[in-house]
Amino acid sequence: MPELPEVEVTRRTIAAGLRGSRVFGARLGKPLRWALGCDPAALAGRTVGEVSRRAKYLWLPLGPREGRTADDAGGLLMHLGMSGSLGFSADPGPAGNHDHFDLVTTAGTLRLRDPRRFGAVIWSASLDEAPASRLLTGLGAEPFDPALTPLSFHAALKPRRTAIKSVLLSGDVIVGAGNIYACEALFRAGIDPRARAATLSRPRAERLLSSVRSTLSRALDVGGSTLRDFRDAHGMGGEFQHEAAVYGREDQPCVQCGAPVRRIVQGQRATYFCRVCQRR
DNA sequence: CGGGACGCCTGTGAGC
DNA sequence: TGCTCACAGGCGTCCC
Repeated sequence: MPELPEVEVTRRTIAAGLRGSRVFGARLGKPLRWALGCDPAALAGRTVGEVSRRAKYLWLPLGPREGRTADDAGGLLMHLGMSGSLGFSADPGPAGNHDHFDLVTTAGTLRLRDPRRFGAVIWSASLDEAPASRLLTGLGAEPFDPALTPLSFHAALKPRRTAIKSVLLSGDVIVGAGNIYACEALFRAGIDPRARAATLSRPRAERLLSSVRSTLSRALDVGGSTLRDFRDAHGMGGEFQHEAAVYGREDQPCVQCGAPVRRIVQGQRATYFCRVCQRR
């Protein structure tokens, strides 16, 4: 569900409000993917710092409690899973059936709504320590990291024998593209999702990197994709789903050549592509 | 070690 | 109308 654009849109819509606010307390709903890992009462009295994002994880730094030293600080690592969204408002109203975490602060309540409960909220002393570090190590490059160059991207694909679509989804070369954006980026690059990653020429790898970036960046501009659940923290949906060239368009004409869009399954996930416009 | 399948959980839409 | 089934934006874990 929420892929990088949706998570980043969420981050942007909560960061300013939360920055410098003080936590009153937290409320837990049904269990999420993992336990919080601390007593929710231990969150009270902390000051929220600058919300950041790594891949599809959000990090809410929380300062030490009153009268404690710096080593009392920590933060919440949050993931939206497949169906999660965060809301932030002064008066969120009573928690609904799918509202599984509230962080009540002086600036308003941050509420995680997640019907499928694949999402997570985890306390960690820092990003560099477990449990956060365990989840973040091994992640690929941030798509907009300037250190990720066409050359390094091409080099990272070289040892991968598997299909390029699976490599994009795995997130260990480049993070952020989930099923929608991986399909869309491959379409924009004119690359067959079944092509072995290792077989991509340097120019094609360069084209793909550029397509991943332009696809994610366009999605960010229009607020992400809302297929069903996604909302930003102000309750606004995204618009990118209306611009999808292939995703969810099985049997409909390709926007470029008119051939029917194909749907196949790769690694248990649906892949949409145009057989004519996308080549191995 | 890379790669693929599984399972977590709930809601929705299609088909009967 | 009501049931059953397939499927859904992610990802850690397990097994080969």
